[in-house]
Amino acid sequence: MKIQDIEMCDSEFVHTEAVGGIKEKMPAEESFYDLADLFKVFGDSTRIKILWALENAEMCVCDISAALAMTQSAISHQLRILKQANLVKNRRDGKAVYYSLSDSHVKLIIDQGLDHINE
Amino acid sequence: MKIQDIEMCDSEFVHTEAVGGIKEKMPAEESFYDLADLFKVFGDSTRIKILWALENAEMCVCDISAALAMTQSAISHQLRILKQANLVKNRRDGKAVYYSLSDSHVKLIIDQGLDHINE
DNA sequence: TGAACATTTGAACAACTGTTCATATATATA
DNA sequence: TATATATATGAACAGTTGTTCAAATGTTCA
Repeated sequence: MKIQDIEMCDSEFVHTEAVGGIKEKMPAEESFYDLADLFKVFGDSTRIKILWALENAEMCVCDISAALAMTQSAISHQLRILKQANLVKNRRDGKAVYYSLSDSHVKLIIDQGLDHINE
Repeated sequence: MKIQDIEMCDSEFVHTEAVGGIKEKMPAEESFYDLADLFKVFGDSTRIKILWALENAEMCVCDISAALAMTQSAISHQLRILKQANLVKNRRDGKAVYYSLSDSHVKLIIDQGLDHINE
């Protein structure tokens, strides 16, 4: 859709000035997509559960699926998404692959979310 | 699916103990859903753009749609979702309805997300 | 090497989500 | 009241997402 097609409201000068200022300062389209994509990863209860479990201890796929009572395939698919988003890292030890949180942002973001909910 | 149906891995004692401990400490299922639902709201670029715009100034629906070059209907639908999640509040002034961020958590969560991306 | 175990992967399907279009509601003003 | 403007809402449609099932990959150990 073209910008010209957007219907404009007849707002006072103050509004149109504010709108213009925002348009200039607006970050690249890509930044918004990247940020939304990050939060999308947090937006699934299975993934939240996995992240919560990994806050306590490093675990292998099999342990996580036992702890959350879900199939190992479902967990593996979700771990892949978490890994792609750089929220978890992993290491292989023999047959098992151990996952852990990749940095402290993960816990901070979740805690901020909890703060907002418990208000 | 029943917990009994989950295939168990023959991990060492350490693992099963960790799994058991986590199961006991695990918050109510509902908490995970609530948290995921909150992040789901942040997981859309249109809504992120709206929140970003409102960080600068209170704006009416018409201004936001002009600033983001999107139809007023699409913006209104998204504002409804943001309102339900308590991320924005609004006030009516004549014909216009002005929206603003409802509390400081919004900015904090977004900033943590940006921190994670710019790493 | 072959058997057993842990994890990953791909295809398929149902469920969910965001935008559009048409229409309804609400407010101000002539 | 009638008209114009601002916002909200419902239905519909395409696109996306999470789980399941089946099969492949990788690792250990006899």
